[in-house]
Amino acid sequence: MTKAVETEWRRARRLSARQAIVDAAWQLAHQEGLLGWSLRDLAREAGITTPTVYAYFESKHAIYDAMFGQAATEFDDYMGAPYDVDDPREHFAAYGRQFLTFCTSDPARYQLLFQRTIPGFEPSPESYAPSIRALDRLGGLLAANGVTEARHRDLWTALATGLASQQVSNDPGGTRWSDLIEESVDMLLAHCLPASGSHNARSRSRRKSGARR
Amino acid sequence: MTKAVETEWRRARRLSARQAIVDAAWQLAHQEGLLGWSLRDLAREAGITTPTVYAYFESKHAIYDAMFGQAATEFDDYMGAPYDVDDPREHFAAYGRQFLTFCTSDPARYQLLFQRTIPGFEPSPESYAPSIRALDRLGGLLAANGVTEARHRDLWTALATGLASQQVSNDPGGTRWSDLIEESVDMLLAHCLPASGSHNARSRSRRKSGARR
DNA sequence: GTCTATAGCTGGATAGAC
DNA sequence: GTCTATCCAGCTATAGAC
Repeated sequence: MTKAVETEWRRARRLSARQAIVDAAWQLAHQEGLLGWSLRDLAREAGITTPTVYAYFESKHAIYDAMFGQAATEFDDYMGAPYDVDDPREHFAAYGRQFLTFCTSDPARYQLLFQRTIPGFEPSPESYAPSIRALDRLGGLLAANGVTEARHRDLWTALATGLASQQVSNDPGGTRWSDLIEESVDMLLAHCLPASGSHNARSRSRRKSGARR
Repeated sequence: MTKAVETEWRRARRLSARQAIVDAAWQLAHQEGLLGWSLRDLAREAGITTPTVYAYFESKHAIYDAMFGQAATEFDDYMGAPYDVDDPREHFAAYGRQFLTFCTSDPARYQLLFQRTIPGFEPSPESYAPSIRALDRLGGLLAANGVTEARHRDLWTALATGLASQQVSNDPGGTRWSDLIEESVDMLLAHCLPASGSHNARSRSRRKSGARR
């Protein structure tokens, strides 16, 4: 059995070496921008040499793909974490806040996941899979709020990504747009559920007490 | 006076030569992406050589800056064109449709103007100026609709750019998100003007008759 | 102003010793 | 698997003849 154990150990070593390279790539993406680093920079950052990078990844795009997969998994985990609320509307509002926090906390990751800006790069199906799971969960959340039409889901994704994009592009580090998420949730639900009286009073009062810039 | 005339003529020639280079750059940006071309490609496309490019632009960033300035001017002109409507709300809806049309009709231009994705490039103040004018006009348009709070303007920019961004990124060439602009205008105005009954009936009926995908 | 020619460098990627 | 050494194509940008 010694052989099998050693194989497993090597596999773990290999994965952690891959991970160290991906970590260094993120480090550079944060410092220099998603496109602002080369494989030489990456090797230096990781404390290895360029050929060693190629022992773990077959191309630079493969590194971007690993970064995408990690980011998509983080997104799925982050948005799927328990929210500790009962009311579907509160659940949805918390989801919106989480989304903005996720996007604005790492602009490079946002750019990789949601804008398609790297020339010639498309994520592999495996790397993309967690994003699909996350989108499915959004559908369930909207349904729990009585929002079932596909175009209303599209309206929500536009609004949420728009807030994130404006925040990241035009007020980096601030909260000018991300503070509008509560109000956006109110607005969207009021629009999608025209005749639901019970929630409005509460949501409207909360909106007015929300932080502003 | 011959000399002055010739000077003017040369100036015009020089400007048109610059313009020819910028046109070629747009051509490549449409074909290969905003970042997918080199100065060699550009020279070939323009029917000249690389050093000649440098007779008109001091760097590649200077070309991007000229492209940005042209795009911003186009944006200002396009959004400022007369709309031929009296009602402020119709005016606003037409503005929204124009915005989506402008953004989706040229994704490369959208990327240059509204996403900041070229490493190290910032538009010069002169190139950026028309964008500011266009944003000021938006303020007037919103005010004519009774929307005066700054955060409501921010909400609108997030919604409009979000629709455009989703459309360009996730359904290029389609209308899945841009078709939602009418509904977005309704939603926003209903939210910002809680107690205005007169317009709602009309806008709601128009929304329902709008095209869907 | 436009060219030929090329500098000077950096990019991704590889050969081959160890 | 990791290194040294290097390939070669590509890049932006420039020198200098015409």
